[in-house]
Amino acid sequence: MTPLSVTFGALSAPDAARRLLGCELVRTLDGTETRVRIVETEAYDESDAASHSYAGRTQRTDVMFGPAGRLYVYFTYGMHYCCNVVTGPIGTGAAVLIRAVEPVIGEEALQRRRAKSGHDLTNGPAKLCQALDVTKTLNGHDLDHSPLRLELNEPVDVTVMVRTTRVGISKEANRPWRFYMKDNGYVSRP
DNA sequence: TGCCTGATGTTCT
DNA sequence: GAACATCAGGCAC
Repeated sequence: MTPLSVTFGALSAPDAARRLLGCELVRTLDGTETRVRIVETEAYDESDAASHSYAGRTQRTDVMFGPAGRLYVYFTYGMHYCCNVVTGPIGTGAAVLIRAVEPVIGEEALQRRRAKSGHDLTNGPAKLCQALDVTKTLNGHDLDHSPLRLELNEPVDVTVMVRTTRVGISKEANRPWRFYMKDNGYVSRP
């Protein structure tokens, strides 16, 4: 198996965002394995005023500039976590925000954590972090290993993929760096 | 169904 | 001190 650091180290943020669609995250919760499929992503890099890395390397964004294939978790709005997959060569501040996932295995375990069901379970970046118990303790975690692993699937065909501008940001909002799976009920804003 | 707002901590200016 | 890659609940229509 090629390490994620090698695979994603060679990809720009938009390329990585496309590559991540259809891939699966494997999370062990209370001894139970849960598995979700990534259905919506957004790319950010240091040339991008909307990116945390735009202002340069800080204590907060240090992980973004580190090896690819790591998890960058940040806290926002006083109550939410969001998670990103670091991409690009070491020293470049690029990452892909995971905005939505769909449950594959262990949906009940996710529901217990969220007290929600159906598409509302994981159709938003903070929602999926809550469902998968992703917090700051996983910041910088290597996604090749437990307790949170990223498994690559075959790249998704462009015919089932939609490319749009990003949502929830004020700067560079016209950059078409958001990707999601067509006709998928778990996408946050189809 | 859709708009508005409160909750609430971290980061950077 | 303001901005923030958000969410959920309440209210008007």
